[in-house]
Amino acid sequence: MRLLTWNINSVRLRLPLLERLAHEVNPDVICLQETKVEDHLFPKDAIAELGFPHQAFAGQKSYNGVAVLSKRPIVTSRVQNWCGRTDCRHLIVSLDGGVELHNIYIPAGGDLPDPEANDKFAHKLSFLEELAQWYGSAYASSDKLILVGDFNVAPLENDVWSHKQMQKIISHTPGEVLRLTRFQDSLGFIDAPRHFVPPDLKLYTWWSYRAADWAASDRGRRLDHVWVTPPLKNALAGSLVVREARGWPQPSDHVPLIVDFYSDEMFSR
DNA sequence: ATGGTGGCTTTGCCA
Repeated sequence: MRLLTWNINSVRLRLPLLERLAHEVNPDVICLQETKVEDHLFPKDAIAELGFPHQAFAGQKSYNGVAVLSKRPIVTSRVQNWCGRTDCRHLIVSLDGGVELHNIYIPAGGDLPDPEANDKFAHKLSFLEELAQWYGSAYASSDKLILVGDFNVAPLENDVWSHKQMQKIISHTPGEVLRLTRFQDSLGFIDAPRHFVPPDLKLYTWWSYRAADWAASDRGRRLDHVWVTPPLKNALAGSLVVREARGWPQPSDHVPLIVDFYSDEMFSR
């Protein structure tokens, strides 16, 4: 079972890239963030024609928005809200075999890493705290959960191009990393890509649009994640960052992140 | 130290 997560930064603008991705890497389930489209305008027919007839989506005009596109049936779906807002950042679907898939778009947090002066950063920190609290109380480590999405935090030293220079840059500040780690520890989630790529190697899923030459400077960050609970550890088969997608025409600033699962391990009850 | 780009629809907001 090939699972793919991608902050697509407008699903309507990048439908041709979604088609290319579907053909070139053949995922079974695609989780998108920043779809930036209200539900009545979601391109569901075009996406069904790409081979993903089973869909769940929750979007709003211009900002945010999450979607799950699947070749296999989606049993149930629901939206979760955080921080007293209804901003389309968290979609939960259940698949076969009691597996729940959570697609999350954590707030980016603005530029100034001071929650007193920057409401967007305060929102991000609260969001992370609410997630940690909720997962720890609403679920157990023995549940089969997969969490994916744009978490907007690069937790490890080699998840950024310069650990030293990124200390005061939102996405890699100690406060965010601490809260993300608490969230990860809430159910003992396993960081699936790092299960395959050791922590001394650089691993990125995002490169800024503002670089003159993103590939040459290679100042990336690992903002996109796939986590699984312990019962799914033995189902992990591999992981891949589709780096070349950053060089496609009219790219997203994020690239797709793939995790492959052994289906028999994943869906057995 | 600064400003750089992109998407959506504002002439600014968000990333």
